[in-house]
This record gives sequence, structure tokens and C-alpha cells, in this order.
Amino acid sequence: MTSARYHHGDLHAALLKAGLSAARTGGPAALQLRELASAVGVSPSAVYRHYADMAHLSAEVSRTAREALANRMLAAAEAVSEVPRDPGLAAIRRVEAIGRAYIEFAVAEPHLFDTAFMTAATTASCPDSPSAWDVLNDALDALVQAGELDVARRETAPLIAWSAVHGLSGVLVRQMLPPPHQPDAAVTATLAGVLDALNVRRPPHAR
Amino acid sequence: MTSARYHHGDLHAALLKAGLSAARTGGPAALQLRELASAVGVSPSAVYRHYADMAHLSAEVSRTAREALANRMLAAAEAVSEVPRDPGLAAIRRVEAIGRAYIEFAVAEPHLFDTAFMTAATTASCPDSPSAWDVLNDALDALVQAGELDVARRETAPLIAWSAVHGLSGVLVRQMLPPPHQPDAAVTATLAGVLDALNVRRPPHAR
DNA sequence: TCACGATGTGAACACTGCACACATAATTGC
DNA sequence: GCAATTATGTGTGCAGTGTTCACATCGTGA
Repeated sequence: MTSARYHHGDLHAALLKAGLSAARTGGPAALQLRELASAVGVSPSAVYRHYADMAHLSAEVSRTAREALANRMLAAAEAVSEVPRDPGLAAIRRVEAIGRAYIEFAVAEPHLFDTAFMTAATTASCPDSPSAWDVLNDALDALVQAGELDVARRETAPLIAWSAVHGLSGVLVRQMLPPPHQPDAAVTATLAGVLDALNVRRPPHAR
Repeated sequence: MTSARYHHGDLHAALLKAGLSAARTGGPAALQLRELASAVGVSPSAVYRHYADMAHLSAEVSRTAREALANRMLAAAEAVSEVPRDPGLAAIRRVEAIGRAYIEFAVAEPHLFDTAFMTAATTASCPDSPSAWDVLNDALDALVQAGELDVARRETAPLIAWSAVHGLSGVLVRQMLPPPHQPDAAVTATLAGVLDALNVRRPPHAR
């Protein structure tokens, strides 16, 4: 790998990486063509050889951020171990772990979280490889299969869970809460509220 | 009021109004200094006599949008009539009406809703005159006073309600839902979920 | 009446994304 | 192995943005 050469190795990936890095610290507003180009050590117009538009680059950064979120959720779900005599308990804990992972990602990486959901309905054009929505629904399916979630509630369940968890994430990220600000308590309370709304038994020590 | 004079009557208010109009159709991205200035029929630099910054103008537009939302919620709550032998029922219906008004505002004016919550923590600098948060909490206080909400849940109640309702609003506005898209059903399901989470009795015909 | 503060104008400046003509490298065909 | 072609990167320029500054104009109070 020679050091200074005319052709960059993989400018497409390099720009995406730089975009993620910029978005991580500065949010969607930090996704600027000239900034990313110079960060990679390339002229601004070179970007157009790999992305039709700045919007396309931003969209890809956003999509990658969503995938990172989905991966965190997946990892959190898989980290929950089976419970010997109570398979349903593990399923419940997985749903809770997914929700908690979602919120923790938002709080840990607020700018990236903002970037992930900055665009309106770009999902259709190019779906995320692991979709957060799918991860949630798989966990809910497991919940039904374990007999812990009423089938009648299955349809509206993801909406309720998603709304509450995504909503709380946004509230925490934007710091929309009045002074007595106890994020941890808010998270557990909201997750408990979701389980209540789903009419799922609340595990004693959820964590 | 002469028609074409050098000094504009109330440029501050005129710019705010133009900003709201622009945001209503184009969202936060439509809040552009030169655009608003020319809409009011004034040179770009005139704006700086009334706003320190474009950010200040945007912030005021955003704040006004939040106030409009709060007013809708308030109006919806006041539209719920008392129930002769059951004061608690009215209190419950008011909470539900508030949530429904919130979501309906978001769906009816998605761009304005986006504009309302585009900034991070501008609330502290200049609080909204009727705050949506306060409207919700007043309704919850009434719920406690009517003996319909357990005092132990009072603290976390607004968070759960706000997260779910705000979250669903964002989901609907951004159209983050997969194809089988039934907004109405989603709203009633989420509101019912909130009441479940608050352990409040569900009124038979809420509307 | 005159001076002064309040308000609006016009021309700059730095910045953005983007489009074009051109230069260079990598690759392909003979 | 050499030429032609494609892929990739550069430089310049354009329209647009928010912002600033010196200047012009209006309303008002001494």
C-alpha cells in the first residue's frame, strides 16, 4: 500500500467511514461534503464519482447508523441466557433487553441516533440489512410462541413498544425533561410500562 | 396604515408569521433568512434588527409551534364534558383526549410538528407560555385527585405517557411503519396501552 | 428645527453543494 | 508490449446560503 497515490483505495467506504465519524460527534449537521472530502484527503468533486449526491451519502451514513443500532439490539437479545424451567422468562427478558439496548444506544450516541432517524421514509428505497423493526418483531414472535403474549395483542404490540422506546429515546436525547432528570429510573419505568401495556408478566429481577 | 413605506410596521411579528407559514409547508429546512425576508418584502439584513441570528428566529418559530400544540391539547381537554356521577371518568377521558390531540396535531401538521421539536433543549432559555408538558401534568394531577391514578405511579406517569405519545407521533410523521399502515388503529392501541401502563381503568367508549 | 436613535438598504465576505472541462491512473483490446 | 478506453481525482466557477458593515432613511423628542 503506497502512501501518497493519485487514486484512493476505496473512496466510497472511506467517505462513509468519515461520515459516520463526523455524525458521531456533530450530528446530521456535520455531514458536509467539503468537510468529509478534506477529511479523507480528497478534492470535493471527487465525492461525486462515488455518490450521486450529498443526500445519497447522508442517507448511507444514516442507514449504517440504523444498522449499528439494530446490531446492538440483536447482541443484547442474544446475550440473554436461557432459563432452565421457564423458557417464557427468557423471551420476556429478551424483549426488555432489546428495548434497553435501543435506549442505551440513543443515550450513548445521541448524535448518531439523531443521524439514524433524520430522514423521512428512506427505508423503502434501500432496506437496512438487520432492521431494528425486524429484530423487535422476531422477539415478539418468540414471546407469542412461548405463550407469554396474547395473540390478540400481537399486532399492536410492536407499535406500542416501538413508540414508547423510541419516544423515550428522543426525549432523553433532546433532553426534553424538566430538571428532576433521572434517566435510569425513566428507562426502567418506561420498559415496565411497555410490559404492562402488552399484558406480559413482569419478571422480578429483569436484569 | 399606508401601503409602501420605508419602515415596516412590525417586522418582528411579520417574520415570525412568515416563518410559521414556511415551516408549515416545508419544515425546518424551509426556514431560510433570505426567503423569509423577501416574503415579507424586506432586505435580508433587515432581519438582524429584530433577531440576533437566524437561529434565534428559528427558535422562536419552533417555540410558537410548540405553543400551538399545547393549545390544541388544552382545548381538547376542556372540550371533554363532566360526567354526572363519575368525575374520575372525565379526568381519564381528558388524559386520553390530550394524547389524541397531540398525535392528531402531529399527523395534521407534520412539518410544523417537526419544527416544534427540531432543537435540542431550547426550552430552558425561554419557556413556552402554555407548555405541553405542563398541560399533561395538570391532567395527571386531576387524575390523582379523582382517585383514578395511584400516587406511586404519579412520578413516572408523564414520562410513560409522553414517550409513547410523542414516539408514536414521530413514527407516524416519519412514516416509519411497514405497509400495513393503520394510523387510527395505532393511535387507539397506543392510547389504550398508555392507560394500561398507568393502571387506569379503560373507559368503555372513550370517545 | 434639528439632532438622534431606530430601522431598512446594498455591497461585500466566507461558506455551502454542485457542474463542468481537464488531468491522471488503471485496465482492456490488439 | 503498446495504444485506446474507462475509471477516478483535480481545479475552476456558479448559484445559493447566513452574516457583517458602512450608509440611507424614517420617526421622534429636545
